[in-house]
Amino acid sequence: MLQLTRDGEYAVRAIVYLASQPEGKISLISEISETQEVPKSYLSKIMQNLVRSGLVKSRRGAKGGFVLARPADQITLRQTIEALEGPIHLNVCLIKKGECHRDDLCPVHPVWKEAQRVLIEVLDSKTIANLVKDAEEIWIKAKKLGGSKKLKE
Amino acid sequence: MLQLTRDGEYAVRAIVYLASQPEGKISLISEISETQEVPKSYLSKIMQNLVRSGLVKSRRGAKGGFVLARPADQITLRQTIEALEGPIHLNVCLIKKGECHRDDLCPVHPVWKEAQRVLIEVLDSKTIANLVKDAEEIWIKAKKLGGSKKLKE
DNA sequence: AGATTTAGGATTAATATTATCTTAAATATC
DNA sequence: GATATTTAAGATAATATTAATCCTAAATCT
Repeated sequence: MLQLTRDGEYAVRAIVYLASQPEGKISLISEISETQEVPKSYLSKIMQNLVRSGLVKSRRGAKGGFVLARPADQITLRQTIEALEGPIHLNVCLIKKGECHRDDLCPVHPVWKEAQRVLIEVLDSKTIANLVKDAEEIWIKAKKLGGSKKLKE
Repeated sequence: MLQLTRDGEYAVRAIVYLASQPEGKISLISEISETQEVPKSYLSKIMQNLVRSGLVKSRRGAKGGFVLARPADQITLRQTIEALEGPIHLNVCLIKKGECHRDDLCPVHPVWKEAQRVLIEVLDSKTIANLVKDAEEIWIKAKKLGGSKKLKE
């Protein structure tokens, strides 16, 4: 459907949350689930995938939980999404050479290739650190607006 | 899955085929189906959608069939895809204002907006006339290459 | 009237999405 | 070592989407 799945969306929420925590702090499923509005048992699966993909480290048992496996400025939005959804292929013909035998003579193939390129470019250009910083700026802005709103009443 | 459905793919094949036919020529389902490698009964549904969307005109009965509803340079790749798949929304939060209540404070929302913008830009920039012209050039190129190949043997 | 061709609706099989639940394994603490 | 805590892994399930197929109706030409 040319649309991100909940898997991808939830993964991004979770990883942005982890990145916004104090250095070294371990986060619990329950904590991420509640703040990010993701069903707990579902999130459990998402986190497993993020761990397997090497973006997140986990520790079992008491005092266990999740932390980023590397600095947030070394994780991109694309990596996070692909950790859950697998490589992005906007059309079947882009999965691999020969997947669509019409490739050679198909005038649409190069267009999909270009569309995918620019899409991925955007997702590659945003690190999780960028997003955390953006979120902070949005908060500051919202606080100011909230203040002026109250003055109006 | 962030991937074009067969509906969209088949619609593009069908409409590029119609555009590549001589002015005024009426094409049959069976004809499009065979040349474009789309199941006949499935294609029938695709064509219905293209007609309803106003991109294609149909005539029933003997000597009936399909023709483009307007010149191929006034139909874009995006229009063709959206005729089948509906409006492109790369993420649920882009469907409409308020669809995701986290919008205001979500740092990822603007990134998806941008990603969608550049993707749509590519799909908007290609008309079906462009694609037909590209196809012709690919054919010419292929013929030349075929010739040099034969010389090599 | 008969042949042809699209329109529309019902149906279906396979796959993907979006979860939930249960048991196992690891770890810290007492 | 026992116990509490927490993630890992796998099974299961409801719903939606995808990717078709089939049948009957309606329109149109000869």
